[in-house]
Amino acid sequence: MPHDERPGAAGVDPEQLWLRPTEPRRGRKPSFSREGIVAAAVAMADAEGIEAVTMRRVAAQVGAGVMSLYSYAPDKETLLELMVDHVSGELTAADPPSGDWRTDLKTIAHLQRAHMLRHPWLPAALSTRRVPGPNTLAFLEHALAALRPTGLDGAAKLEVFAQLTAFVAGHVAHEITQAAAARSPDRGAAEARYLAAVAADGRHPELAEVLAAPGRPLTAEATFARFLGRLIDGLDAG
Amino acid sequence: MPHDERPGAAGVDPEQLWLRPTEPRRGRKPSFSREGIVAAAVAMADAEGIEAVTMRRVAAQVGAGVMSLYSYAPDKETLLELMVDHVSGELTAADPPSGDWRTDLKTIAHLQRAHMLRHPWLPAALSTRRVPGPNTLAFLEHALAALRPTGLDGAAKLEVFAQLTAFVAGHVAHEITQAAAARSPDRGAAEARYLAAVAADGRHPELAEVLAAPGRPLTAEATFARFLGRLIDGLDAG
DNA sequence: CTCTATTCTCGTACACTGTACGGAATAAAG
DNA sequence: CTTTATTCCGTACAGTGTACGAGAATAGAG
Repeated sequence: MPHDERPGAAGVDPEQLWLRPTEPRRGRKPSFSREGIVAAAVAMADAEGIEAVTMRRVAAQVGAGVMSLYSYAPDKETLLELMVDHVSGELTAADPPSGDWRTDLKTIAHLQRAHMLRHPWLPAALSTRRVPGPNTLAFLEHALAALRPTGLDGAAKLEVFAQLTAFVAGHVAHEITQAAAARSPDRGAAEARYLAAVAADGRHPELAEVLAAPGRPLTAEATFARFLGRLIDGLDAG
Repeated sequence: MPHDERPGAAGVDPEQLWLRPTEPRRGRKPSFSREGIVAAAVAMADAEGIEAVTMRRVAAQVGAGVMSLYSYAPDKETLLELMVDHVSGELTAADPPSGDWRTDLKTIAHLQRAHMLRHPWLPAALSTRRVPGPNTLAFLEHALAALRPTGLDGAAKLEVFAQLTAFVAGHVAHEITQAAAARSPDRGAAEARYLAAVAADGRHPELAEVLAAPGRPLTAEATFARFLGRLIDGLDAG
């Protein structure tokens, strides 16, 4: 599968990247696989965060020399795109649309949330992704099928899907930082003291009130479901 | 204003970062200012993208040695936090709430959208930010005031604000990549060919239909307003 | 078989990154 | 003055992505 890319202006040529299965009939056989390399990178990102993923470490994990990776992806940014599409493969095992697009969309969103919680580097990676790979497209196909009963036109369906994904990514990103803050008591306490100090300056009465009477805290799951419901139920209003 | 931080576990101590105005009464006087350094970094990020912002370049821009920056921010990640809060200062010049929380919220969202379009690195930066600085808190105060008529409790108001911000960030991120693709015709054409090829494989009928009949393309502004309306109008349903 | 074209592998090298260290410069306090 | 605190910044270092090119492996042509 390895194949060098053209030095195109900026970004990666999707045709070169995603199409063409196995062309080269001559020459040395590949010792590794794109699949294995990308899977190793994903495992590292899941376990240690995206910033722990370096070309050297991925190569070592796979048992390759560093520069060998460049036969499978033209640069690191492309490797990241491959990672995003790779994990999207987990999303394809979804039931066919039921016909009730509202519940189908909610199911899709819940799938995405679980997916992003499993791969916490995803929300940030999604905000700079370029071209959808095959797994991403398969999931998009699924979402479009679920949206068929709405009667929306093509552009509108794509927008709905993009917005839904962005919504989930935003929520999960928030959820992750909340969870991280809750896990380290020092951190949370320091932040609470800081906010209390700000609220005490008299120029933030609303903030002070919120801190004084925060209300009962809901689970992240419940909050997600509530906002999701509002977003989706609002979709046919306009 | 320069002050060294403690080597705390992870992240930055918000009390050390944001509080305390001018304490040091002894020692050499600062030749630069946090304000100026952060402003230079923001200008660079706006003009050349966030990845163009390096400590060396910022220092050169300001006329300082590289290591001098570390008297004003303990590390680069903190500098980024300072940048986020710095630009949030542009948001504070908003009218007081009108009492109609729906239109107030829409106004806020439109402010945020314009803000993020002006600083395209913001959406990505927001998904990993930690502690709100004074400007961010001022804007939050404004949003909380707008939400007062809803009668929601504190935690719910915070959630609404977080979700609204995430929504805008997601939309703008999408908008920016769309605009970038449209600006370079090679890129857009290659992507279109790629998608057409995928749609032609017969296993993506919904995608094929969308590509064949995309519907009339709306302006980004109109799409934003439409989704925003749906989101906000749905807020009192649940 | 040999020859040649093609492809993959990867050691070395380079420019560039964030930042630890420590000494020199400066300013106030004792 | 000396002492202490603070800022400035040159140097150095470990770590990054990746360009280059020499060598190894494979397939077809003769």
